[in-house]
Amino acid sequence: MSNVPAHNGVGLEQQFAGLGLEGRDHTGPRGGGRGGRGGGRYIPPHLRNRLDECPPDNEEISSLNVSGRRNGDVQTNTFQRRDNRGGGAGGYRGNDGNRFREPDDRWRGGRDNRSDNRGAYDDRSRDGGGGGINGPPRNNRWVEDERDRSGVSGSRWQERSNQQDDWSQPLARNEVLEAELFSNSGTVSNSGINFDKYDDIPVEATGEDIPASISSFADIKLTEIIRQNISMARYDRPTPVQKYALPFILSKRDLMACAQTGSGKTAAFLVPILNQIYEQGPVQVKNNNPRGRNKQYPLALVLAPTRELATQIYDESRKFSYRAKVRPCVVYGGADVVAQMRDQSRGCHLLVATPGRLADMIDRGKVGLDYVKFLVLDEADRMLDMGFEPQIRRIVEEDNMPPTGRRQTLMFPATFPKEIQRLAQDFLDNYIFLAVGRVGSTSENITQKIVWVAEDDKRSFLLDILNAAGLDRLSNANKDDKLAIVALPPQEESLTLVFVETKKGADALEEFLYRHGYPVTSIHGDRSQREREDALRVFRSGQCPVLVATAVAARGLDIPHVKHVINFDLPSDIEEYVHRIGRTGRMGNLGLATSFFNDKNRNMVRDLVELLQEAQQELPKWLEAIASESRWGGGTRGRTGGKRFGGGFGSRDYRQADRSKASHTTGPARPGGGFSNFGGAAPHFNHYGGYGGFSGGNSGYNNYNASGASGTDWWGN
DNA sequence: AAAAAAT
Repeated sequence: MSNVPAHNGVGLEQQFAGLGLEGRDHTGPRGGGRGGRGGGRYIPPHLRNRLDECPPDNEEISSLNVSGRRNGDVQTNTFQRRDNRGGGAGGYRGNDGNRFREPDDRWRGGRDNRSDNRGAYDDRSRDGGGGGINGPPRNNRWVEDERDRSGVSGSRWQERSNQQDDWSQPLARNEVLEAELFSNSGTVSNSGINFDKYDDIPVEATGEDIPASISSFADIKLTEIIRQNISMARYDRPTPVQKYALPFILSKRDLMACAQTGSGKTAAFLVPILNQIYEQGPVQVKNNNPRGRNKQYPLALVLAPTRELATQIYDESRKFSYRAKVRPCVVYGGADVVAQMRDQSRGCHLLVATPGRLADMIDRGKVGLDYVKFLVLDEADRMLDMGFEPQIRRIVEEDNMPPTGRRQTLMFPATFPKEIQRLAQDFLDNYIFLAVGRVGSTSENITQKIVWVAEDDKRSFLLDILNAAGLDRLSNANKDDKLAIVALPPQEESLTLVFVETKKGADALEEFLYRHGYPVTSIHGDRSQREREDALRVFRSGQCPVLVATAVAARGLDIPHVKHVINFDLPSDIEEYVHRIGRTGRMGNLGLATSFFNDKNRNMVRDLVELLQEAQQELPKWLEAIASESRWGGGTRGRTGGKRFGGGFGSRDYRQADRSKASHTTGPARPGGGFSNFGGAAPHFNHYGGYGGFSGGNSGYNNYNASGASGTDWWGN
């Protein structure tokens, strides 16, 4: 217990002190400094305390660009971008347009169009209508950016007006951009959301001095920008994870939150982080790298395991930074690094990245982490699974990022294995542990069906299912006419996601379905980034309501309206299964998951049966029989040595928690399940030890990868 | 033996 209460007595005031305002006393533990909550006109802290902020002579304020003065090269680039977008016909804008019109591309993911067009994609998504369609890209933010830069270039800090320093006031509206960012919000987020189910989701917070949770967004003081963007995104009510994480993060605590992506997690960290940045205003950046042109120093860094997830988080961040001077950026591999750097040079306050590309950017001297005050590791457990730990540690520990305690660090894993606990030990300071039950996945939101299908029958069985779904497809007469397929109406209400185990299998199955006239596309890791994005887009939009996917799409992706997940091939471990079926039943909607089971899948039968029972799903007799048969042969339960969940908890704990409806309080471990398995984890006391009950013996759910006694794994071993 | 991720 390293913290006395006084330690926790610092509220927002300390945040601001931490944000480059060293050497100034705050006015007492919980004094007048609570972010202007006291009443009267809201004054952002950085303006209330202007006198304290005067930068030393050798520093200049650079909200957007450290080098401040933009050199000729960059300006040339800038103008090229504008021309391209305005002109429409030439440059990547033209390609972009073509891509949408080209029928083959449109529904098959544009596989033939190889040129890397991430730049084009960026232009479109970022500035939206600002440019391409209606002439010059007069994005208001852009205009503001220029003004900021001119303020910077003189290095005369005092001349900057309050107006310019104040990031808490919204910029003028931009209706085109607004439409782009928020047009989908209403229909998508509100249709069929089961908020009653939401309220049932158990949540538990553990740690010292836990701030009160909220029940409405109105319960916390948020800047006007955030409030308006929340309402435009139609986030009427906070989700469970938001109810807790928002006040925690706003009160400057480190956080370990075990929650799924569909739980509203992304907004749960973006809202409070961006809000703090808006309140804080520009940060003074020491120009310690005069030769590094356009080096950017983001204030917030979000790391995500996959490119698609990074893109998704970035898209969300654009909503919450609409009308703000704060500019989000995203970088990831597989896309044009030059285009990404160019985009960054326009300013980068919140950076979303996959680890590899970020490390690359750091090496190139284009990104500095010296001023990162908010660090988020999204899907942290998966990043470790994927072997990112060295890169994460390199980024966090070996590159000038403010150390633990001087930045705010938030980790969002889905599970809490030992590796994550170790990382928490190193990265987090006096953190709050937040456990949120699954929103969908194993809950009753998803109907899980297991059917016995022999390997040879899988395809025809799949066709039966798709036929029953009533999808529009091409007649035999024109099934080879790709143009005709484009004419199919979007069927966004009945998206079907088909998982296979191998990339080859994905290709083959897509081809098979295509030959049968289905509007299908596919995604896997051997596709170019462009193809992956296109596939996801046409799937989301309903243009291709059937998507064949490998594990690349299993986790984190939030695609509304996935009605049906089909495990054409069951995965070999239950965790993967849980993630896959979690693509449906998002945000409280109902979903269906059908899995083809045969001899190849015996290895996971017991975990599967157990999961079905705990989720109160129908359990086929034959499956039960196989399970008990396999138990007879001697199983893997109780063996030690599980790597991924050693000592910690696996998904089982969530499943238990789902049903136990643990109280929303902190407390000592309670025997008998529920969140005592989290709570008992007592992250502050016991990082390395097991939690008792789940670390060994017959209760050891540690060994997900072990194969069953009589079965083989998917590969036939 | 699969998949993911920087080139």
